Amino acid sequence: MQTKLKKPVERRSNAERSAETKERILEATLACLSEKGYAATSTNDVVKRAGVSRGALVHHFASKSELVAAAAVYLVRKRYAAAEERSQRLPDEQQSIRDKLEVRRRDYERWFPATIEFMVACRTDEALSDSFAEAMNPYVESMGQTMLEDWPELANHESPLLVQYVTGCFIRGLCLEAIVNPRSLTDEIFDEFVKIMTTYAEHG
Amino acid sequence: MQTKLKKPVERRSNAERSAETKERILEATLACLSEKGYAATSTNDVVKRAGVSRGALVHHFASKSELVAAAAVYLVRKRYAAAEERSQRLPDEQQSIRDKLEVRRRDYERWFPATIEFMVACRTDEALSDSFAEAMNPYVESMGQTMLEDWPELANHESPLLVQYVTGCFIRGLCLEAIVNPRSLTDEIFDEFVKIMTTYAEHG
DNA sequence: AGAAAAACAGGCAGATCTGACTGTAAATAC
DNA sequence: GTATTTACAGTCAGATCTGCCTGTTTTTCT
Repeated sequence: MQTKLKKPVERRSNAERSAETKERILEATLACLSEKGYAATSTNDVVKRAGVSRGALVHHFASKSELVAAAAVYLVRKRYAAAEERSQRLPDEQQSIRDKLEVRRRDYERWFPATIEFMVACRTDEALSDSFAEAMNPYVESMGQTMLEDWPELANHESPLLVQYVTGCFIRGLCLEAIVNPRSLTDEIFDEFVKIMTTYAEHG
Repeated sequence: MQTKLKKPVERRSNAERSAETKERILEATLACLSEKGYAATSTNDVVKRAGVSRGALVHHFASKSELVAAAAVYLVRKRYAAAEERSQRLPDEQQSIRDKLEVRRRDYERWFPATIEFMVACRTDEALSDSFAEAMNPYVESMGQTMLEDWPELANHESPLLVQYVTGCFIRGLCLEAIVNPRSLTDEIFDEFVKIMTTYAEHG
């Protein structure tokens, strides 16, 4: 029979099937948000992009806001996993401050398109804001622990965490600058920030 | 006759009428963007809030994108006008670096809600991006001129403009941080940045 | 193997939202 | 003072978009 030839090929457990379609949907959501932005992304766009049916989406995510919240959590976890893997791969003992800042900048730039959509959506959507903050929590907390390993020059600083926050804020703002004015002097601005932080490390 | 008693009260020229409704529409647009965000703002919301009819809106702004672009330009001009007025009111010769940074921070925070919506919309809307950049041009250019008056300590710095850009990026990023995590240490982060910049002014 | 449950497909209805269109009053031109 | 233009009012149709609902297939339970 034909069925006996076909079925064994695509046989998967429910958990596998579910996980895969869920991931496809979430990836498609992130892609749409990156490309078209929150305002222009509909659930139809997502199902088309994911190559699943409307029923599949509604089966896994009851509402659009639930989908977006899940995508936000998915993005945070994905980014966190990538950061952990990277930090295990290359121990950055001998990196200069510039090198470390560049790593951080590239990390931000990579995830920025989708992240900024979530951030701005959070401003006017409390439920999403809660989900996003909750997903970020472990990331933020672990930052305090792993930070001193990455930045030994901050060891005797009174509040190393604040220095990291300043850096994060600057890089986020730099990404925004690049969006608004695509041919602005982002590299030069970054270099200036490196100088500022290097000076602070020496004299602060 | 009744007409002779009524008409003189509300008699205005076409230019006045047009300008007022236009401004009401644009103000309503900014208010909606601030409160509900770009994604959740419809033209119906705007006409309700402005207290005008659908016809009035479509008469002045042919399409929604035209309305949004006009609102972006309107916001930039308004902010620029406010900044100019303020700088004339209080000459800040004797202000510390901290004072100056605080003024800048308050300025950003005041306009941030609507501005961030425009910025993020620009990322995926080239036409809006062009309008926004064009409106910003005079603001950006004049910044280079008035900056040295405001920051005499940068006089012998090799590129004072970059320092201003770094500051702008940081403050933008700080505003974003406040959005995502409402009870984050924004004040402490700001203080740390003040320390960093003060150190740089002394040793850079 | 048969029953139950889960995963998925696809269409439908109600609710917008946008752009356009027709009609009216006020102001300007002549 | 009449004609024309401008400013505005309000409705309508077409096009989504979302949430729900009914089948169908696949897996899991027993």
